[in-house]
Amino acid sequence: MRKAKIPDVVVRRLPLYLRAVEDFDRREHVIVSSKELGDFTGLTSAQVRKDLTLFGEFGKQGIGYDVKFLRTQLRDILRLSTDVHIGLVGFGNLGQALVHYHVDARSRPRTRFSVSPDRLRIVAAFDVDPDKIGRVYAGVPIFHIDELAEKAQEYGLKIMVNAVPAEHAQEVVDHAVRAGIRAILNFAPVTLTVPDTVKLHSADLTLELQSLAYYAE
Amino acid sequence: MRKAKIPDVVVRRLPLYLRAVEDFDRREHVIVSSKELGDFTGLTSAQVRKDLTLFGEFGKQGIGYDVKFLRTQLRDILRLSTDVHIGLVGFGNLGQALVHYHVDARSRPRTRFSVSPDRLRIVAAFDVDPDKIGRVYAGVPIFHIDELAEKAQEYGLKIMVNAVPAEHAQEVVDHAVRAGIRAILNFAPVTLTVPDTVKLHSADLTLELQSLAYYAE
DNA sequence: GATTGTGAACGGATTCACAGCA
DNA sequence: TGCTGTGAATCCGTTCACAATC
Repeated sequence: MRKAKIPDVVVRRLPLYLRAVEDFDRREHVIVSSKELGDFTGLTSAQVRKDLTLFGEFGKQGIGYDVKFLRTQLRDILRLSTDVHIGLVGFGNLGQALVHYHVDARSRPRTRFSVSPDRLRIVAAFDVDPDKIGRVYAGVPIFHIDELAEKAQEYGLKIMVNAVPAEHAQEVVDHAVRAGIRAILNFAPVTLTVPDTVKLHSADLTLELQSLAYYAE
Repeated sequence: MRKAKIPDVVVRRLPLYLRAVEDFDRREHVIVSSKELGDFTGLTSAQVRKDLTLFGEFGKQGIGYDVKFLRTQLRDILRLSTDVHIGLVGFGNLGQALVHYHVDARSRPRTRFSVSPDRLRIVAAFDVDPDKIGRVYAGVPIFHIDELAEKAQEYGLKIMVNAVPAEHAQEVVDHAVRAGIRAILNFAPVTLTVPDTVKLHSADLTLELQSLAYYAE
């Protein structure tokens, strides 16, 4: 009933709403309007309302949205109220930085800006370097890539972060798909192919910088 | 005459076309069709043609596109045929990994997958940690953030990569904007505000993972 | 009076389909 | 014949504007 027809663009905005609503909660607002959510996220109030009503009627006319209620709803919709285990493939510079970044965001005291502690967690990493395999880094154990399928099962990995060099990116993704991974965040600068049962997002630094170059000068 | 009316979505696809055409060049194809470019990039051939004709009539009817010519055109359009200097603010884990990644991509021998050597270069970094300031890392000198305006001028910085913690992200962006930066790639997990003369792209890992969680399970 | 929820209008991007050309 | 360039048609996401409701 749920995800069938929710447009992708909307799903990508949900975390923004969650972040906004958590900020209002932190500042002890009890009610928040679509206008306020829009201002915080840089969207229009109509957009906010349209998006939210795709999942239910969360607001009260004339009043606004109950902050705590909306927060719970958004967390549930995004599945952030149950544990979601993430695997990281490629424990080079970028991979390590990502673990750091992720751990930091989770452990930092809650300030106005901190990411709220959610149930998304990098719980296992994979590499081919024998010096790394068997070690535990910031609480994350490192396994050989060949163990991906087995460990994906064992750790219940649902999301894979792909931080291997471009030339191995597609094969890693293929492994991940066979291992039953449902969503992949890819950092390698290549166009990848996945079956359409798997969701792929790419964070391609090279592409970003090159397109920004267009606007330079 | 140029950038005035090119839609943003198109600009974001140009680096994809460039990557494709460089791959065909590497494999010594002389001519490439919109169909082939589409297959490589995951887009339709009509899309490829529509996009390219926004910048001129680069193809030959009945034949296709001349690979070397198209490559040159794309590089020129993206301004990658002249030097574009990038500054990095925030030399923590992520910042360092980004420099590494970037240097690697530039120095690696040209394989089928390597990023072609372009003129985009991180030439200066900024931080507030006295232990880092004054050092040079992978050829990139590190300055105090207070020197941003001065060094931006001196190094001709056009693009800024923002890798500082969320709570300082907006102030860094404000500095960068005052220093005449034209485009910003932001990694901090916050909604930022810039004047519309400045282009802002955000690569927000938290948002990416949270939206992927929706598809997990 | 304020703000939501939503059908209708709009606008922009994608795809279609074909005329034009090598 | 094969493939580009492009107007027309379509699709899809955003914004408008207002009736419903607290």
